Amino acid sequence: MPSRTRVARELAEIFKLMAHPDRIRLIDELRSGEKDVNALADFLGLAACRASQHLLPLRAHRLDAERRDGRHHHYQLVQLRMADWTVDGLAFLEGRGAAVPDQEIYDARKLWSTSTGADH
Amino acid sequence: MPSRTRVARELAEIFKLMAHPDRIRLIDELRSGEKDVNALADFLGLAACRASQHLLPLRAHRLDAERRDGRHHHYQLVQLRMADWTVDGLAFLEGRGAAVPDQEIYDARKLWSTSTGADH
DNA sequence: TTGATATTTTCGTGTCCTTGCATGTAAATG
DNA sequence: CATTTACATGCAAGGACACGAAAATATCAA
Repeated sequence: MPSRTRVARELAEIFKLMAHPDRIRLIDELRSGEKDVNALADFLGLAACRASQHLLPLRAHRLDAERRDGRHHHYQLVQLRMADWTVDGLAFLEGRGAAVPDQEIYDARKLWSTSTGADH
Repeated sequence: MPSRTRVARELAEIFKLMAHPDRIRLIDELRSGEKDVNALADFLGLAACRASQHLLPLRAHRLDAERRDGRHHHYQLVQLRMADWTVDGLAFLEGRGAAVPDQEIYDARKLWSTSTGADH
């Protein structure tokens, strides 16, 4: 009896980590390889400390790994599958009435479905 | 530029809907076909009003559909893909250090990977 | 050592989510 | 028409999370 409940609870925590637009983009950006906090913050348009705060819960769940090189902290996705969920999510958005124009989903798909993000 | 941001924001909302253990089990239970609120509440071990409260946000996002039959409200998953995410999530849990014993994940997989839930 | 850069941590505040309870509504029953 | 059944909705308390700013830590450079 607990298996279903416990697993569901654990799964809910993972989904919660994906339930933030900045973290979604961050995870997706890490698809193309490791980046340091500054680069990520820059990409997200946030202060470095906010990027660090987003990375913390991911690290706590061992979803990304840190590599320190001098005063730079490089992060890398441990669970690539996680990034795939964003792509899968795009198909999901299309299957709905769509609160977002299909054009934008199409654009995002181009950016996300390949391993190397293009535009910035 | 907004495509990435807007889509990410929309996606975050979808993930947020999945980020609750009761809703995960609820969505997964609906995989086997439509159910009324009482049956769902019974399955979840919750009061009927709580089940209804969980169904509300899902309905708001057009992820499930209501069919009223007299005084019974039957719900049905519109987005089957959503339920698949729970199964995909199981593989995800296995790929981690695992806060949940593999045995429980294995048990849950048996229950979730087929369209018709077995044990209760 | 002093200073600048890179990153993390702490803290206060506001907001949203969950939960439990109580009330409201609609349909069926007698 | 009154009552019961089946759900939905509204409200208040508590907790979790996001955010911005400030302070702390660590590394490199002069």
